[in-house]
Amino acid sequence: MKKEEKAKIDQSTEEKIKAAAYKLFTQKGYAATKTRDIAEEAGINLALLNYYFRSKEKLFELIMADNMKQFMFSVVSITNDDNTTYQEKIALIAETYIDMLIAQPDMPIFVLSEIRNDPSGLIKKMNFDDIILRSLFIRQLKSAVEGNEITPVDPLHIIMNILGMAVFPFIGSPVLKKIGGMSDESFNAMMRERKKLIPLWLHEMLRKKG
Amino acid sequence: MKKEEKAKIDQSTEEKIKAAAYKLFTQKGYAATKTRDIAEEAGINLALLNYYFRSKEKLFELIMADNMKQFMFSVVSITNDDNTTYQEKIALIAETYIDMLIAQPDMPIFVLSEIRNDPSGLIKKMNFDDIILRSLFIRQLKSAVEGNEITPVDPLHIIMNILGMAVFPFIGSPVLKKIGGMSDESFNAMMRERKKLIPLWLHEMLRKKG
DNA sequence: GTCTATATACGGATAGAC
DNA sequence: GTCTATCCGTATATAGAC
Repeated sequence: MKKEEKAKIDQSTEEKIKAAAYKLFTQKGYAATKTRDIAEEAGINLALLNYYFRSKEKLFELIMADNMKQFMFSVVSITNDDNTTYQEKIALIAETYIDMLIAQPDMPIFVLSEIRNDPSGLIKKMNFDDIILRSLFIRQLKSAVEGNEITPVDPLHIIMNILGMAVFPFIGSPVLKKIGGMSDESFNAMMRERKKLIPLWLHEMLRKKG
Repeated sequence: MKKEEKAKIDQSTEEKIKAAAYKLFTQKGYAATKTRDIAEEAGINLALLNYYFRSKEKLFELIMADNMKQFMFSVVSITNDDNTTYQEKIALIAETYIDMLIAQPDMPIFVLSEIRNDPSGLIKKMNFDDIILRSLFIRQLKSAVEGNEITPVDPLHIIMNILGMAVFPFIGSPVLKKIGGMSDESFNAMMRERKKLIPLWLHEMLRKKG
């Protein structure tokens, strides 16, 4: 028996359903995922899904919240760490995201494509503005600008660049793999390279010019 | 009567259906879009959809192909232009993409999230490798590396960076707007800023050090 | 070409036995 | 808690009148 199957048996039924739902929702999105598929993937009966979670939608909201939490808040501890400079924070954000996304490459496209339809107004409810824009990271960036250490730029541009360079390759991976003729493993190797490169690139971008 | 409505009337039925399908598929994805919604949006009868396009799937493939074409191939003419340097090409790619995405912000997440399930193996069929990696743009980049003009780097990293910086903000726009407390218009203004900034940033990244 | 009415299948959810 | 059988709404697609 494979390890994977054994692990599945060791889980409680509820956990098996959650794991299956996580996998399928994240891979295919809400509308394209059928409750029957989840049941089959979990190796359980369809009726049990409703027994444990009442409805497809309830189950989805649970999974979605989990994903959002990981995707958005894994960086909060980094951006507010008193013991690191903004440069170190940039490196840590890139590393953390890339490591996370190598393990769960479908997460960002899932989160961002489900968000676009604003199913239950999830984003509106959260206060990213406070969490990000008032973070120590942003304050450190601003004070570096004021102290004439780096070239003046809207911190939002920097955030877009870090996320764009770290997250976008995973969203576009099918196309990028095709372009580069890369296997999954060589793609991942390239992403690991980027953990080192992104901080360097950001450093060059922010460098005070002549 | 509004211009928009008049334009709708002036279109043939087939065009109305295609326009409605384009809008809804791109906004909500294949599985979440109902043929009834398309019919209603087009202001026609449901039966006509099948009369003209035989099935939801056929209609989808048509729209998808259109989107792919725009999303991927609008840059081909730029990347093979004999009369521009690689620096000018970078600027043109950023400008072209950002202009396109301001007009059609849902396009990339639609294309990339539908691609992920590899519905009919669309990407596998296209030869991006030839189109991109053998483009003049890439050859110009490589020869600049060999000529010791810029810092050595895999051209794929550069492609990821250009696309990441230009395209990702649109994919993440709901979250980014929330973070920055931006309206649609101020978001677009920021994207227009990026048309100028991205080439500058790329220039700094590629700059020969030490 | 365009409509109404309908066939057919599918997917979410529940009833009820064990 | 877990299963089988089934209900019922919804979605795609078509038949057939006009």
